[in-house]
Amino acid sequence: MPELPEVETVRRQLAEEVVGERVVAVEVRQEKSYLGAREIGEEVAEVRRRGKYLFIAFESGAGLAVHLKMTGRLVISKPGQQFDYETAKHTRVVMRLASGRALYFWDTRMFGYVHYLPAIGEAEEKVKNKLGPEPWEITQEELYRKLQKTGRTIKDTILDQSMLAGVGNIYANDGLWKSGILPQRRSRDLSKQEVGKLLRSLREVLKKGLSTNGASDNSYVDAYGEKGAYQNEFLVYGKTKGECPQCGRELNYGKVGGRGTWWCDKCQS
DNA sequence: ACCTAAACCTGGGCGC
DNA sequence: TGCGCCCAGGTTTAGG
Repeated sequence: MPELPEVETVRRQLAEEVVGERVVAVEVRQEKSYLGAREIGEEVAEVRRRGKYLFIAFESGAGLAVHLKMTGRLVISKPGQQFDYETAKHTRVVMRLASGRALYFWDTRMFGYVHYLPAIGEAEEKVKNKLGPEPWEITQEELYRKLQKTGRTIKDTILDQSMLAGVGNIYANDGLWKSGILPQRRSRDLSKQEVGKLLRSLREVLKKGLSTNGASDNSYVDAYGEKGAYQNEFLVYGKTKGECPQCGRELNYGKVGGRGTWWCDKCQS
């Protein structure tokens, strides 16, 4: 799923491709996926990201807020593209560009969206206010203090975007394994040292995700329609009946906070 | 206030 | 082959 590394990969590529481009028309094929003005005609100034949210800012101050949720893709047309987004069943929104190219929003499950907002800066500020810091914007001490205040499991807590922005199920599972902490542990029971280990581990797995252009185990592809490679680097995520990368024992699977969770009983405590 | 669970959706995988 | 069922999980919302 698109988590911080996946959304950041898309952001970087889009910034490369569409800054300075003009969006001349928006074609909405699925009403649910789009909100706001259709006649845009504005130039892209910047592509920004906060947590898993993407913001395409225009010179005028207006902009597009995009969330990919589970199965969303934002793909720029390219000659010889293997998959034809122009005619694809799940292409929900087409943004026509002055250069003749198109930016496609494709989403099988329709959880994701593109919203046109007259004041993108304000909308972005609102999102920022409800989200917590990204893992590199918080210190071990600050995170420790926040964790002390909750009785929820540590996995629940790091998935909570108002606590920490950008971590989803893949990087939560792998980060917890890397830190040697059981997902079911209560947040407030973690020592300061464990919190430090967890924070470093989360940063490491997110960085690995970023350097491999994200995880394409399911629907995700980058802005060029290409798969990432983090699915080849999974530590424990998705490895039902798989082995612990460290001790080789069979991994455990269960639900924590209603989500699929994998861990090693020996290497995590 | 704090926490849990359902809802939003579709496609893929499974058992029969 | 195909039908019905369950599952995937980011975020919001409703309810305990």
